[in-house]
Amino acid sequence: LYRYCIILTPPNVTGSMHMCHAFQDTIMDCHTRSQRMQGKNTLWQPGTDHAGIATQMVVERQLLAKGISRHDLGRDRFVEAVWQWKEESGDTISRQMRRLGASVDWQAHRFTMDDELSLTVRKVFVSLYKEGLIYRGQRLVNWDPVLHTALSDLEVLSEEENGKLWHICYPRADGRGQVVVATTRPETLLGDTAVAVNPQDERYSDLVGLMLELPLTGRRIPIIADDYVDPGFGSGCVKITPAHDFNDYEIGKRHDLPMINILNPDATLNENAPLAYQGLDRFKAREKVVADLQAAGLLERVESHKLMIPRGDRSQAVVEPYLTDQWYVKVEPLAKPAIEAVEDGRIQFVPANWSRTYFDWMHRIEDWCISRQLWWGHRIPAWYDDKGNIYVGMDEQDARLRCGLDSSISLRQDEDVLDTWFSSALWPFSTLGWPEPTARLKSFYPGSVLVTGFDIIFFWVARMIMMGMKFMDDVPFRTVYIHGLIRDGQGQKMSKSKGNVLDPLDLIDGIDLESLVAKRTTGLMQPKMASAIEKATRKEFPEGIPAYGTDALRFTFAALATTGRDIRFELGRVEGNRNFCNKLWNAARFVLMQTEGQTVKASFEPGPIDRWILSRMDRMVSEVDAHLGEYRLDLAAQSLYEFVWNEYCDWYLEFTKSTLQGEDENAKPATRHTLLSVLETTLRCLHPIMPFISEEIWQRIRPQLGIQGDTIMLQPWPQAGRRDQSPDQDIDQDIHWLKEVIQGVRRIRSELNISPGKPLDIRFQGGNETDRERLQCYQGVFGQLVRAASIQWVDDLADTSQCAVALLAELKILVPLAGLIDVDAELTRLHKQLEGEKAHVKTCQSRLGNRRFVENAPAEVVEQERQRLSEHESNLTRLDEQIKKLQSMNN
RNA sequence: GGGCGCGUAGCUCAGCGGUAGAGCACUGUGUUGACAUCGCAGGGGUCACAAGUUCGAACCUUGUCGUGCCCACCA
Repeated sequence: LYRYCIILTPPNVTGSMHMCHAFQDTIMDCHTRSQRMQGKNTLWQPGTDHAGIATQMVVERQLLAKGISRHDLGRDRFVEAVWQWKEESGDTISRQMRRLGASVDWQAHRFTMDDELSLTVRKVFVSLYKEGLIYRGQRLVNWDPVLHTALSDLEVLSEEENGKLWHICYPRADGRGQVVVATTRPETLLGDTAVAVNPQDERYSDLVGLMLELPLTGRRIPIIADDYVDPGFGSGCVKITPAHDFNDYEIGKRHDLPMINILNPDATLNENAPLAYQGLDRFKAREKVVADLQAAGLLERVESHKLMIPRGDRSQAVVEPYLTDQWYVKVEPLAKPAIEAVEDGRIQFVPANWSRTYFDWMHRIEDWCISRQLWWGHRIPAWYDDKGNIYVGMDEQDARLRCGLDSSISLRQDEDVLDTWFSSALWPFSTLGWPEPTARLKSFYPGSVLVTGFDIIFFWVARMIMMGMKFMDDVPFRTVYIHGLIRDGQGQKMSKSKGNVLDPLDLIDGIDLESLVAKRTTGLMQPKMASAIEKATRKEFPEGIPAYGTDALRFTFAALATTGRDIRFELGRVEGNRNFCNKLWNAARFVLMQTEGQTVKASFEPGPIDRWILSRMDRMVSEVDAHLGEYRLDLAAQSLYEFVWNEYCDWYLEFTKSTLQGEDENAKPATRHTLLSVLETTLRCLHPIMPFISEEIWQRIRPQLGIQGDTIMLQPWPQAGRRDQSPDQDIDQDIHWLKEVIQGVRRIRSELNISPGKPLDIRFQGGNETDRERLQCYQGVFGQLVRAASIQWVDDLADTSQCAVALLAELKILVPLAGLIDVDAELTRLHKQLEGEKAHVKTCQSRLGNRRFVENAPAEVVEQERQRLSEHESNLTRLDEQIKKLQSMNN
């Protein structure tokens, strides 16, 4: 595969960048950049979404501030106003993405209402209509009485709220008693057309078929039997309101009941309600119904009751099930291939668990209501004649043509627009020029990976898969990478109303406290929250937010991109990574100081220390590569961080100082070259995560290495295992030894409180041939890093009672401190170590003493354990010896 | 009611079958020509609990407790 494509989740034109965008963009950019460096033809497809309801609400609110409603303007002028607003502020988020370093293909930018994309939408609509996969139907929909539009199931969010359960008496028409029904919505009583009981319920079996007096209405309704009714709940009798409840609607259809719609579009009661209630808001009507029932003695009792209240996700208004004509997509035929694509692995979810969520939903999927009673969006390409016949086409002319209508018949277009997600579902191919067979379409469909949050798996991912399978006959992407949501440090969702929003750009550029407070407290829906928000903000950010820079922010996002769990975002992480950026920068400064104007030899025999860092780097490169391939940016970032800081800076740079400040002129050019080339390779590895700093440093070191090319962005991605030398196991062990020896001396210094500046005499005792060879090889470096005044081997009989000691297997590292040694301090130190060794020996012994362990565990594990034991035993013996010597001194 | 997660160092999180890890915070110390946004050294964890599988469990199984999210028509 030589091509790589990621589609950007198109942000709303209304939007500005929030943390989730920045997080997501970082992930996508990392992959795009690394794939680009791997030589692939990459496309990261950007764009924005017209976001029907959200955008319309924003503009309406602005007009309202000027005292104008959209109805004052009329449809055409209102839509014009939205376009104008879009032109003015629609590219905010694109500008912010540039600041983040997002390497999208800006020339390919699309907007879901571009002419080209609108054409795609109509084409798909017409095509699905022709196939019978789009139809117009009257049924119950979720109706938002504030926005006056239908909503899809997904746009309705239910939450548990405290309500009441009213028990109401319905008298029998024959005057022989009554039944009691329980309801959470007494006002719907006015639209009841039956009462249902369970057919198995013996209490009521005699009553089925009888009529009841429906209170307050003068109507009579039957008692019917239906399995839906749970005899155990309440009285076992359910009032049935087919026009205002989804279950009742189904029952109504089963029993052929009349459907009485008692509501207007704004949820006031209409002419089908008794006169006394007409025009009342539904909640006012509820109060009146209850009061009237009570007055009539028909209210048996009221109890408090928790129930799920459905609200529109935009307006927060309580949604009504409402009987209207709407357009629907018949999804079952579309869902089947979309399910199969995931089942057979053509699409993979990462992490894989999410496929289950996907399947659960896809298997229960219901027809998708796609019409919205809005003005902003893709207007539905359907026309009606005076008799209400429907004509669908690309435009009015096309519709006439298809149906053979001449111009004498007047048509009017459907007033509604399509659900925003309808056009979003086409995004993977609409942006590439479909239905034209463009080169872009051929190259970049299917996309490689979709990076998104789990919150829009249903809204978007599933629908893209369905539409992709339908119109491209292929999956829209091969991998769906689901990331977690960014939350604040306390785990709260970031929201304007909570006042805990962080703006990614404020983390990049910094912001002072007053500006931050102002930003968080202006434009609140609930202005009274302002003081609490201000207080919390001042407490959390007493100094405001410092400028961390883009790369630090990106690195933080990468490091936080673990497997799918939600992310608590803490400034401490950004600060730590800002320091990492700084560390890298300073390391580069060191390298430049050592190499500028100096001989740098490209062809050389690297010394052992150079070979060591090359070997470690090789390992890092292969780790980063593997982790990127598994979408584990967190692990990739960690490998880079550890290599740069803990190996390259902490050890390698320190090692080279000995060579570079030493006498051996011949060794210097090679070391300089290694310094540069390791830095250069590391920069290429870092570049996808930290594009700015890596580029900046790379430009400065490029000349010394004689590298061709204008930018690190297009340099080859580092390959592990490419260099001639095999993995340098021996060198790794050498340097491990060297570090241990150095740390042994440092520990003595630190624990005995010896000034870091004081040169020390170092003595080695015991040890084996390898120890001697190693010391000979690394004596210079060792001496430099521990500040040795002298280094000598002493024989086994030498008096070491005046020495502090560090142990490394058979080797004793001694620091003679004649007369200065604080014997008590040293004894304490040694006893502490002794206890540690004892514990280790005990663990090892008990393990090896277990016959079943020795018999069953793999040989290498047992062998490893034996070695461990002998090492600890040896340490134990030597520590014991040294303690005895010191104690004898003390006496 | 179903589904998916999570409970590991003070905090935020990796690790997911072979001696408990990172960052931040903490302690001691240090301006040795890359870096005090730093160096060096150090403290800190019966890996929620219980039982099981295994030579061996933070890791696998089962259960319990706590916690978060998603889906669902109980009036």
